[in-house]
Amino acid sequence: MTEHTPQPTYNPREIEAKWQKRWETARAFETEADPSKPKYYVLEMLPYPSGTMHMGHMRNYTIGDVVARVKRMRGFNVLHPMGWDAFGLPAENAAIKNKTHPREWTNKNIAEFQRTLRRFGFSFDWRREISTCEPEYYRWNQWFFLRMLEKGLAYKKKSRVNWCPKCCTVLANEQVINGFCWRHEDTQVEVREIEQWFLKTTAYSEQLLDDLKLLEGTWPERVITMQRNWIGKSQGARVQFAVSDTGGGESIEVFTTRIDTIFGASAIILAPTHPLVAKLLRDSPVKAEAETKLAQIRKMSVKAEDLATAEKEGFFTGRHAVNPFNNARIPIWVGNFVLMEYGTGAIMAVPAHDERDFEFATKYHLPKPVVVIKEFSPHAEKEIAKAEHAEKEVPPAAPTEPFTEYGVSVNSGPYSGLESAVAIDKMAADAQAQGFGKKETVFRLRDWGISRQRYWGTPIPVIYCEKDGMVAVPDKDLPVLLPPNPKLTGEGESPLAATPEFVNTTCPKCGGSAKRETDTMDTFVDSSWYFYRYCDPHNSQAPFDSAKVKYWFPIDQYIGGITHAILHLLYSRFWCKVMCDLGLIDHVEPIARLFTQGMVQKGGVAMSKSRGNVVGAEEMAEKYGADTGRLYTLFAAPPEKDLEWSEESIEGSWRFLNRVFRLVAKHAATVSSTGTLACAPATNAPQNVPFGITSAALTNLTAREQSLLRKTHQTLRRVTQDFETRWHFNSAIALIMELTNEIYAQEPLEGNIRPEITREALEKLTLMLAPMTPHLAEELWEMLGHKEGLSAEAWPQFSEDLARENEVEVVVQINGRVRGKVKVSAGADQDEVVAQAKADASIATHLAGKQIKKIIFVPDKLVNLVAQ
RNA sequence: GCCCGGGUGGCGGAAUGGCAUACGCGGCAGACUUAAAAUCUGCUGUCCCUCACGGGGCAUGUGGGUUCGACCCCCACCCCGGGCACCA
Repeated sequence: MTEHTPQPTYNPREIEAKWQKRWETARAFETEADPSKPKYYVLEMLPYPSGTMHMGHMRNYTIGDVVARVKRMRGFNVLHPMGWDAFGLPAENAAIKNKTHPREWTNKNIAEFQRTLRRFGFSFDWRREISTCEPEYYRWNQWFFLRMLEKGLAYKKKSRVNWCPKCCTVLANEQVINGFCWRHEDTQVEVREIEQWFLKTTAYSEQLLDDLKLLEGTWPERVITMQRNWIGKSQGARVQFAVSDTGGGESIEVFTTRIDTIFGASAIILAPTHPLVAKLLRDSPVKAEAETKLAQIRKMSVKAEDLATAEKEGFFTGRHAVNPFNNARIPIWVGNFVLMEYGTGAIMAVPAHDERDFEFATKYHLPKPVVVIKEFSPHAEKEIAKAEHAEKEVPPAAPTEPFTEYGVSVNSGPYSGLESAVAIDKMAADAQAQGFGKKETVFRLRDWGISRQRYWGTPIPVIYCEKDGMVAVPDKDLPVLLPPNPKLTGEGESPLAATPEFVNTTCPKCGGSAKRETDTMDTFVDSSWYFYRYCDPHNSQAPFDSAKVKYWFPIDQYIGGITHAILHLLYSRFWCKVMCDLGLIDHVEPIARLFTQGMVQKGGVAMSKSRGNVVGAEEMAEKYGADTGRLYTLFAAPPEKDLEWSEESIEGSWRFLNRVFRLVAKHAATVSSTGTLACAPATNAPQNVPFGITSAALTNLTAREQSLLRKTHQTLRRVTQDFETRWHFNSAIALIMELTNEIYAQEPLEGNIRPEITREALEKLTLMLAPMTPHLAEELWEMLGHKEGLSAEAWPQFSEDLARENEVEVVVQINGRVRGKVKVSAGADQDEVVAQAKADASIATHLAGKQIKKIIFVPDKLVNLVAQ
């Protein structure tokens, strides 16, 4: 180099601040619904603002931001908003600990989170920011609640709930992990009976299940599977067994998916909490011992309920029931493995055809009659066919293991000889006809308990009046505000109940004194519809304007962790269906495409504050700059896989960006001052001449020029594919690195590569980096002489002509082993390639004394000579 | 137990039927420098033959199979990670 002026050096801190400011001034990412433009709604799951942000958080937003920026460059009107899941327990706990207000703690965290996100240059439309703890937001939670109350979708019932003694609140079933609290891994959950508010998710069981079909192909398969299992549809039948020896005319209803095995039932087993148990025991001959055993089981069941390994325990009630199909008298038992919450809380035990029943029967020496076999043995077939029934097929010996598959019924009266599926249909129909049963579908899914006995959540808008009973708060009185100064102790009754100025109110109907509901809502309510609010965040008349939602929805791309695969996404889908029925929207699924990114780990475990293995986002930005952090999280692993953070590897990303910066800085002057740069629009360009370059600039290319131009467009072609269809950001970056290496390999460029071509290479390089390292790309773009910022720039198109190789290397295999390579012109036919291959000395050696029996030819790639 | 994902150099990973190990990290050697840092260049799976130039064999968890050709497709198994787990 001849010049003596010092080259500028890459200073991310300066560059990043500069461009963030410009984007803000230019309102570069603000967006409005505009039906004349194609829209794209990309969203990352909203964060719970607690602690400080680490690179695990940033990975999520980086992926989303790349998508948002690529789509913008592709001409879409992009909605990319951000907000805060701001209600929740930690704020309240922190408030108790620090004697502050939850709002204070929350707002402080939000401010910090926001600063970090801004520092990473994510292209959010900040005007649309929402915070779920603000009355402007949570009043609409209340509004939705009232609509559901009107439709009977919100109701109150006394129910057994999980109670965490540390949280002092009710936990949802799904917040209980193997009997322990999801937040306090060492705290065992207790069972209590409390009046609770529920949302009727079960009203949509069928729809929630069916519509999963609409998501196939665009949602990860495992998320769909998890939801399907969670909803847990079972088709079966209810059957009533009359109790034969109490004289009270009671009957027990069981649920079974295998009514075809009913002739093999050797007992009825009730859940320990089944309401009939007490009645059965009242005058039972075995009353004393049974009650002792029941007490034992009840005591144990709370603890053992969630332990799958618990041994089956049970006892005989001393009573019997009659099988309606064959009038057999079978004993009624109580078993700890029968769940009151599922089905009817009672089962018929068919030991020969159910693993659990088998285990139970073995322990308590109940008979195991076989009533289904795999198939008739071939030699017996004739006999069976003419036999009236298949009774004699089965040996009387007790089975050694249960046969749980479908097969053929035997020893089943008129149903013997039928295939299981047929028998199930027929027997259910007969049961219905005779009035002791019917077909029934049962779901595992339960209603969503939303009551929380906590302060920092949405107050449930209901008032209790002595005269009028429960009264809904009228819409005009919304929002029901949280009292500003609660007494937060973390103990005893809920904070709202302890705040008289909140509790005591007047009845909206009669004006008399009344009391408010003191439960607040589960925070999953907030996150079930927040993405609708982004479309119209400041609407004070309605949760949103339906026209705006109609434009933006569904969400084109939702990005988040797999941890929300069930609850958040299921509740969101439920909310959508309710809103659809309310006539607020006209789509049935809110999220068209879902992507679940991998975790960021350090030392093999997920980054988390409690583990102390976090890499702080601020420190990252401070040390290397946001662009390096963004690039590294994209480069180190494919987005769906877990990423192991390495302090050493990140240096590579940092070095690469420096390398690009130096390259552009070195040639910026030459390139940007070249007035001859042709930027003819593609439409005016003559054929075979790529856009952006005039034919004059393309004549008489030297081999080096041609090769650089070719590499540039080959890279562009593959990077475009990686961005658009595969989301392989890591390999896209590898390709961009290769291009950079190639440009360096052509140094010195001056005098060897004409400026138009240098410019072409450097500009395309910059544009390809733009979605990933936007600050650096803007800076480079400016250095290259552009006055307009990159945010207005379109994604570049590649030219097939320029990307095409005119000479290719074809691999020559002999019997499938690589033995050499030949250079031929692109598109050379088989004869030509084979001729060249034979001419190669080393290949000739391998072919010596052999006869070519077959030739496999893949144009421009490979020829395989099969020789003997 | 059941379901899903994964197993490729010293490390992160690339290649979805056609040159395995791209790209990056680390390592080694060299250039520049008084020196260091930074930067640049080259080498870097493994074994064997060769002074060398070269050449050959073997390698994508294991064992089989399909194919002219397999990291890729099929079958069986092992290991790791995650989810579900008495749902009748």
